Amino acid sequence: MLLVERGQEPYAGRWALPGGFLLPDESAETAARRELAEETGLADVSGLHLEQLRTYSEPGRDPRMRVVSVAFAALLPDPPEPHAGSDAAEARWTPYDEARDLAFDHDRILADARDRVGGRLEYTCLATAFCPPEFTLGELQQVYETVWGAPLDRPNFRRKVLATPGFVEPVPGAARLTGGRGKPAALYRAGPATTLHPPLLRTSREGRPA
Amino acid sequence: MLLVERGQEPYAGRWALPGGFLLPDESAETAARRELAEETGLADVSGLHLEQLRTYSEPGRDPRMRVVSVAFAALLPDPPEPHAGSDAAEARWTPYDEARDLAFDHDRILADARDRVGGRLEYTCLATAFCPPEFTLGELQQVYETVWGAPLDRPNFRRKVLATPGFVEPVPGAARLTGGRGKPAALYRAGPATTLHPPLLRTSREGRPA
DNA sequence: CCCTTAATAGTCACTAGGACTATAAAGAGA
DNA sequence: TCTCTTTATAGTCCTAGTGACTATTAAGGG
Repeated sequence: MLLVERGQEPYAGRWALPGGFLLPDESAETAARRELAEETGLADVSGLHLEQLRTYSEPGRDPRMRVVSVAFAALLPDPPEPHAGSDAAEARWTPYDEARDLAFDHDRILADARDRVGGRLEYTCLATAFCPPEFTLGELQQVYETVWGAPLDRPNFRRKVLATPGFVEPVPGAARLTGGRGKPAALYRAGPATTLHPPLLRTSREGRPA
Repeated sequence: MLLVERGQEPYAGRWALPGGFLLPDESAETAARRELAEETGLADVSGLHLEQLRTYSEPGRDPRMRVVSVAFAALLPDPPEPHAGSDAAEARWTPYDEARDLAFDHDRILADARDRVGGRLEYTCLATAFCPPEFTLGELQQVYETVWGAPLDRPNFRRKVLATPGFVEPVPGAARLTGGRGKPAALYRAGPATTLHPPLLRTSREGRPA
């Protein structure tokens, strides 16, 4: 999770999700992409998947004034070192489990985000957006295991992924990733499919329903 | 679909989704519920399921000024006759397929709504929100068939629904709905479950992906 | 008194997938 | 150099879920 340390009141010194205000002539999507580029320093964020989560509009969620926030999730593999924005003291990547006690209602937003992304991993090919352009099935599986917080059986995962047409396709030339510890893994890239049929379901879905 | 005929420019005379503006101290959910009560004349909308869909913020989507809309879907069985609001010439219920050429970007919003609700029928017990407090499995099946636009096999649907713990529970006293044409159907009510495991999947999902 | 309609019960076979074992191919360490 | 460990890959077995059926029951209509 990309978090920024707030430099000003309210919640000065507390960590928060990065964000900003809409400019007069941009959509929320455009603004989110702009803020993402600013915080990460990434030159090209145009190809990144940006997913609108939901809108938070409860009065009083910002003690200063009425603020309506449209939350987005962006998924980037191998993220670069972040750059703190203007009103932030610092910015850094934090594991999900350590991102606690955030400013405003950002704990709630973060939990919703994980929920949503975890759910979309089941029914869409979203997981490849977390991977570099060429990846091994082990890396893809780690995406699922990280977001879902549960281990998966490797042979079954492999069978399922390869049996889904268009999910992944092998890199031509029988390319393999060497340098690891075990047998070199074959390299794949994202296929043309966007949805998974049938879905790749978590066996036991604990946690927040509906 | 509850549509209102616009009485003023822009799009005067065109049908549109009902909506309104946030009051200074209410959340989008509260505002949506208030607008729903105004348009439908329903006294108690507190128990209705209201689902936030997404937020539309493209500049220029309203020619008058910058408007950001948070779209919600409410599901009501046996809806009452609507009452046109202040700025609407008329209000009426319209089948989904006849709700075309709406004002603003409301065609898009409506399509997104159907998509979202159709998807949630697969994984949640949302369908019971479309039914009266006591309903037959045939009525529940019609919800799925209407939203998905495809017929379902009745015995299989029945088996699936009854095999899902907490989805529906029989009304005590072996109550049945008589007065129909065939064999009287047993009455059920919504159970405590909110999610379906495993999901009730559409066999062929055509249409808009991801 | 049939005939139609709709609900309900049950069968059969196929498939996806969970659990598991076995093999292959690399690096690490003795 | 020869294990040993690690990881990828291949394959097996079995069961729950479900699509496609057929059969039966119980109402109303002509």
